[in-house]
Amino acid sequence: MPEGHTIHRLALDYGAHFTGRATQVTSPQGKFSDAAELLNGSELTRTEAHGKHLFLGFRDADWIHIHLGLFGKVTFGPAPVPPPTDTVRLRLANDTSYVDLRGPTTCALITDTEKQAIHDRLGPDPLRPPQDTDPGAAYRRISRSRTTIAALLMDQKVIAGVGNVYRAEVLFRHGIDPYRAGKDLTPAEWDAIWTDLVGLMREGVRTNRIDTVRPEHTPEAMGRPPRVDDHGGEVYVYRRANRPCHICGGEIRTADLAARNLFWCPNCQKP
DNA sequence: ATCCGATGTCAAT
DNA sequence: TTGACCTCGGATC
Repeated sequence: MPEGHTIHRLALDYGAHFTGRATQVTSPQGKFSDAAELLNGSELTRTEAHGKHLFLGFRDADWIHIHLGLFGKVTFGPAPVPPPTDTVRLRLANDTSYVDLRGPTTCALITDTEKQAIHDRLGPDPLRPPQDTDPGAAYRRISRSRTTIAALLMDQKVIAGVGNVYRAEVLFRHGIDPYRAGKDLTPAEWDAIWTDLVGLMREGVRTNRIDTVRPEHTPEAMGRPPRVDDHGGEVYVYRRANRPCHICGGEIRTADLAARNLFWCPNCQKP
């Protein structure tokens, strides 16, 4: 689930269900019990996301810092709360709703200062307000780097919130070879990529899934068999290895890059 | 019943 | 570059 759009959506959903009221905070699994006891009964005052990091603000200056990692999951539900299972790291509950967090890489109580340190080490996030966000800072790093653009897009210090799906899809949409060095990306190309990510990821927050296929390229529009993608979104290349490209019909390729699966169409994304 | 992979990241090598 | 961590659903036996 978790690329930046998921986390921004969670910030909105946690906020909508729990801000402004006393919240019951527990850690059925036990790994967050001490902090949960400190916060239990206090008010969730605000929620925020930066890249893949989620911040739940309690009272004036207490924050729960959550990072889902690869496996973390969040489940919302209506009251009454069901008995928790033993993997629930954090449960919030009030009279009307509950929400469970399982399997996160991080769930920790932090201060304002610690939170600021996290913002400081993250790059610009296409989903944060423009006044907080400088895509030029990302381009400065990219244009000085011999690292591949595929790796740079996954580097959260360069740009925050892009994961394996948006990386593959945005490079496809711009016809860019994932192995191209960052320094060979033109300002116009970066501009187009950034603008596209803003649009795609906002749509992702709205729909809570990743869709990247333009209407004119859907299988129906192209007269091809309907898609069989199994990850809840309509995409060009992600997890479509050895299947036909929606545009040219050639085979989508896959390769290992920095321990992740990369997907691209060698014909549409030429060096 | 068991295995494997996954939209992530870090530390150790 | 590899291993560790966190969880669970789908594929495979």
